[in-house]
Amino acid sequence: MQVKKEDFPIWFGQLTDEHWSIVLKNSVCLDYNKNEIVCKQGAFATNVYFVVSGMLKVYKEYKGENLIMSFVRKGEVFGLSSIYNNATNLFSVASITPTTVFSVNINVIKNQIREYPDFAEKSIIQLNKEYADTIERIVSLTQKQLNGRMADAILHFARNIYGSDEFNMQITRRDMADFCGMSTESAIRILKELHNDKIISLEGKNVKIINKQQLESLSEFG
Amino acid sequence: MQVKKEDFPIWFGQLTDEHWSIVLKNSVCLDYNKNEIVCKQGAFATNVYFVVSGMLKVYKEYKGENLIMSFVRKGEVFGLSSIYNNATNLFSVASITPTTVFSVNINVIKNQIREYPDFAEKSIIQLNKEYADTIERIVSLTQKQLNGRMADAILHFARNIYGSDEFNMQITRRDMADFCGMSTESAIRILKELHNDKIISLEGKNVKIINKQQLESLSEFG
DNA sequence: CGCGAGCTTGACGTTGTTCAACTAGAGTGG
DNA sequence: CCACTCTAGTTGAACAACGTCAAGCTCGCG
Repeated sequence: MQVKKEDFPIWFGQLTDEHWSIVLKNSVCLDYNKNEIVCKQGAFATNVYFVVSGMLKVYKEYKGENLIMSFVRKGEVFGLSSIYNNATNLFSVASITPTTVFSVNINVIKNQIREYPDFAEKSIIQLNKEYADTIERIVSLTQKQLNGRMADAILHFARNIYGSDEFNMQITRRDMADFCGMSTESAIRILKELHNDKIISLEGKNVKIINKQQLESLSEFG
Repeated sequence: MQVKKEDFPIWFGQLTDEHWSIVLKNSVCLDYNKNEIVCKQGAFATNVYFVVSGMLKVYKEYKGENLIMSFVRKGEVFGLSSIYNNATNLFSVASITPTTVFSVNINVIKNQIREYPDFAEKSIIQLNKEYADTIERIVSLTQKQLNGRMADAILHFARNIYGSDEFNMQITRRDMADFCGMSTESAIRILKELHNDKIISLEGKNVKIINKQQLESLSEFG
């Protein structure tokens, strides 16, 4: 599979053909099956990943428990947050669906930052966005109870991931629980409760938001 | 009070006198008493703050509860994470002790990023450091129980803030609780327990780590 | 047809919050 | 100089939220 610089216009759109060919020389395009590990928390950070298709989960491992920090999809980047400092991966990353990843050597990225002020600025914008999301998640995870956290998760899926109030959430209950920072059983119970209260409708992994207002108020006051 | 560029060599050391005078023209030096608000979560981000002396707390407000994200001290920066995007403050910041702050207009910082690749790189390094700390805190706050969280907090104070196993923690029990994401009562109880178990000694705000190994194991397995 | 992974449910125990009461010290005004 | 008030710190008891455990179910796949 051949990646073009127009696939990631924000990052590579401005590059001269010469610079782009340097990027290509220092990158690979990889196909992952479902449930394969892309990179492992604690290992030396060697690459920045651009998702060409599919979906990844970014998660923190701690004592056999996983806390999913975010999902990364087509057109999105992952790995900028580990390129400096001691350069070990803060997270593990694994595929949720079959996924194609454009994997660029970290030193190429560092050079881009030094050579293109625009690239540096975009990197900072990206990092700030990730940071802001992370902070919202801290608030959700530490200040809200189960209802509120699950409401946050569902709204996040609808707004930021699928862009629709009706979606197939693809991930398992277990992953959903790991994303909400709760036990699998709790996730199942809350989801069922939301279904029974006719706030969402739930069939297997198919979710439809029925009463958005109430869901938002759960997110707000839960 | 006159700030010199050598006070923050990492950030301004390389600037020409001309550029430095531009920075000075777009900045002010402010003295805060104890318990004064430096900036408020949600307001438009207008400045980046360099701490000249004293100590600030950076915290997230949510429904009357505060979650303290970090403490900022002499020589440290705060505010880079809010300079782009919609540019509203992710956090509130308040002084814990009397504090002097060198407050630089955000647009000056943005120009620096575009004009000095070094400054851009330093900014990314700083952001990544903050990000890594934040991730460690997420793990602590969501995966550990009270003992472990308090142990993390005490170790953080000893290692990163005071650089000594014996210190006066300056902050109130309430702030300590807000830093550990627990109720004030719980913080008090855990601290007392640690004291009774001779893991730390505690007199008022004076803390001395007695059994560091046990404290670390609490942090690890709590 | 049998197996295993994911899903579901109920019962139970633990953890940590909430509430209420009390103490000590610091600052204030008469 | 004393009463008053306000904040910080402390303690115990009751309660709620959530995780854990154990059991059983379902569905897809070999």
